[in-house]
Amino acid sequence: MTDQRKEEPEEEEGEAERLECPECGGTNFSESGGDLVCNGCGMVLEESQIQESAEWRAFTEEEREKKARAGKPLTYTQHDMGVSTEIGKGGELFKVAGRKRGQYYRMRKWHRRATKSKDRNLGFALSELKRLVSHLNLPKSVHEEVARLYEKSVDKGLVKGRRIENIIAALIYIVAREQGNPRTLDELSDASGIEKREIGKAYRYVARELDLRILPARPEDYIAKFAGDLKLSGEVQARARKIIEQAREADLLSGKGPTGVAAAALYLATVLEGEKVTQREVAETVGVTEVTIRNRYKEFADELGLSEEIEEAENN
DNA sequence: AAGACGAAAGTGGTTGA
DNA sequence: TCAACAACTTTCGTCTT
Repeated sequence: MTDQRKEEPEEEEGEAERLECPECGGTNFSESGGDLVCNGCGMVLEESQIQESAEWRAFTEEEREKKARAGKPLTYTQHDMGVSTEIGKGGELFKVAGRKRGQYYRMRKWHRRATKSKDRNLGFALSELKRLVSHLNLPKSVHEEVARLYEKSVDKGLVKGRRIENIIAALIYIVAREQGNPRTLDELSDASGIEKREIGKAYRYVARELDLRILPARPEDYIAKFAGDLKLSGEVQARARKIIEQAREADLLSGKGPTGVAAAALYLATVLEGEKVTQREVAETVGVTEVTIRNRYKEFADELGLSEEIEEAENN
């Protein structure tokens, strides 16, 4: 699971890897979900460092020739993966007489119909998917995976009798979480205009039918995004992560809502690091109430023995 | 006046008989 | 299917800065 990449010697000099944060000039970064986060100021540098160009490299024309495939790279975000099929009608067909000929004709018609209706379905679904993915700022990998799962769902007949949008929203919810870039039901609901409970229903249905394991979201995965929204420093983020980790070790997290945990950890971290945000602001951007933040905050402070440090920090 | 605090009652979802 | 349950919310009065 750890970095297998970066094994290959980078012969090309300079210019690679020398990243500088445009906000604070720092050169220290950490990764979170698909995001690169500056340790200095907490600025989110790249929404997603998923490579969008071809996945191979070629240094000579000859090599390029060899590595290139026929046609475009396969992608699930185009409903037919860029390859379409059609049963031919000209040429050959005329040589097939009688019964066979009728058979071919029916096959062609059936195939055309089947693909037409799937086309329409997928066309609509994928444009909705595209809209939501960009609205929610999700990386391309989520886009691809949802498209793949959606096509699978269509093939399994899961979508029949259900709203396409709901299935798409549910898949995004699942995949985004799985890839460490979770979005809350609230956010999905906002972006899609679908009731939370509807998305939830579709989500459970689809997870069951497709046999997707559904782990609860991890509070850490929310930190980078919410900290970014609140313009909090990298120190605060790091501190918040540490708090969450300690809380987990102390078994304070089981059964607790991950967003509430993230919110409280973030707020507690700002107190300790002397950055000012109100509970109200944190509550608003995270989507929990101040009361929940206070409850978690108190548990963390008490159980992790942070009380004196808090007092200390408050006197500065 | 704004923020933090916490009590009390209400809500929706999960779990186990 | 129902009731019990924990987490979370809503609401609101009080204290602190």
